[in-house]
Amino acid sequence: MTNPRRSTEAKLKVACSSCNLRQLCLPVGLSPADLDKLDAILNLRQRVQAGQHVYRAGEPFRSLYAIRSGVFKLYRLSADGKEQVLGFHLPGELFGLGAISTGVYAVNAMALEDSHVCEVPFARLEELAQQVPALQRQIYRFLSAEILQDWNAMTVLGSMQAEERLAAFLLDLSERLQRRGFSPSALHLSMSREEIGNYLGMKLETVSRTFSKLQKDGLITVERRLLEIRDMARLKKLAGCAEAVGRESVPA
Amino acid sequence: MTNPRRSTEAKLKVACSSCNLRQLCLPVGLSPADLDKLDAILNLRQRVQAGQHVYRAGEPFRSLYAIRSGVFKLYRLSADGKEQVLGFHLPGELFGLGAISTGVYAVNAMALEDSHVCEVPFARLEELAQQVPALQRQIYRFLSAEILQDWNAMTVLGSMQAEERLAAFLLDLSERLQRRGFSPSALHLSMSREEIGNYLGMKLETVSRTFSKLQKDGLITVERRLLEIRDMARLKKLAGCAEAVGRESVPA
DNA sequence: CGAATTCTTGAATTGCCTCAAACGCGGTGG
DNA sequence: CCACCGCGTTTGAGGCAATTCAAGAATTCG
Repeated sequence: MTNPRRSTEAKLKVACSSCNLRQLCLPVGLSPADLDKLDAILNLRQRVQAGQHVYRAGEPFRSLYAIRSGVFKLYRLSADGKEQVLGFHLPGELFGLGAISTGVYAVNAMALEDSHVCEVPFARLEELAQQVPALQRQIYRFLSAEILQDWNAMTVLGSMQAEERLAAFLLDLSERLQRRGFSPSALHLSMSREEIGNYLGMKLETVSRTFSKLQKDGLITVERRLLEIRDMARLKKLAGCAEAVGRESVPA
Repeated sequence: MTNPRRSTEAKLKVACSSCNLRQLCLPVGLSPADLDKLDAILNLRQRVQAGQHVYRAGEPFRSLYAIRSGVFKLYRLSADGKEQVLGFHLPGELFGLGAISTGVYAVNAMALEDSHVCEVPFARLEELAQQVPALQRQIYRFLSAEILQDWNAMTVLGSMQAEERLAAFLLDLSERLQRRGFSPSALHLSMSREEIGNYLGMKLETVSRTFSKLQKDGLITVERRLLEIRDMARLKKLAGCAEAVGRESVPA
């Protein structure tokens, strides 16, 4: 086995080994040697400006993308041009996974803020994973985690009311931000009311009204894109988490 | 609600190579030699009676399951005991994929009819896939396809009305049945109105009413669990497929 | 046969949507 | 500097699709 250091090549290389997201991202569980191999196949730290697309539905699938910084929206357009938001992605998350089965991107991936991504050419990742079981497992994990995330979204869409949906959305964001080292209670919403509503199956007016109601009830404060969670326990209870408030008895 | 009956576990060896689902299932693209290796790790053709569970949420993840025959429902129970149906699975499909990331089954898997499954111990599948790239790719494909399927479900839940939802549901079933060699227009619904409604985010009464309306409009005929699609084109148009009826102009 | 389950249909209610107006903020140009 | 606009957001009023409540029909099964 070779033990190469990171190649100081042309590109603005910032190796996985020095990335502060390595505990969340693909590198989890890889040895330093394997990490270097992974570094060798990535196109690191590409810049994407707010509003720009990393790929569009219909383009041939080549790469996965790992988010270094920023926020992305995945969405598609229906036959009659209506948008459907399928998810938001935060730093440390990998997107593009849906395209593996067909070889074509099924959705559009747009940056909601100025962002940085690491491009992961899938063919080379596949090869490498064949040699590095820990990486293989990591890929499975990401794919499977995406399924779980989508199941949660389906549950939200399928069985919750407006207020509950928004609470669940905020809590999901909060948790994911916290795992990335951000505050769990002070959120900056990179997406518009319309995008939130679209994702949650409600109209932007309803999102706005519901934010106002949650604020009036003291669960949150919102001002434009700045949102603070003031009562995590009650918010969790609203979203259907049984263990939330604590002193309340839990239904069977 | 659950209806577990006596458990029978008959292990009949029916190799993948002679399975009529091998063109849909894990074996796709494997050489005869690799197929034998796959056969060697599977627990083939286990019987599951209607109402029985293959696994339940919370149990440790060990195996994926490939459906030989029958229909399965994946669902989970919320904190307050409400059911959320996350999908239905047909012969040739693989389920259990959502459990890979956490090592614990996240949902319950119940047979809706007397069924047969092939159990695929995941640890051994993983090992084998490490040696057989075609199998590896096949696993990716299944995982990724599940994501696409869930995105479709999210679109249905997030942006369609009752009639459109039901149309999309029927078309999805129809397509999947057709690829399995069944009639695309004569469907046997293995699931109750309540289960359909739960999956589609509507009440059973609404499902029933909407079936009646589709029948009145000549798109389908329904009689209990027997459903026939009479006007595929109009059904597709209802579900938002642009190219459906043909003579209609498509909105910009 | 009676009991349980599933499905259908009706009538009243409601949560969210639609339509509409106004607000606040950032940017632009006079 | 301020008037002006565009955009995202907030808020109100009325309407409607789907739900809730309720009753009855059809089918299965012991």
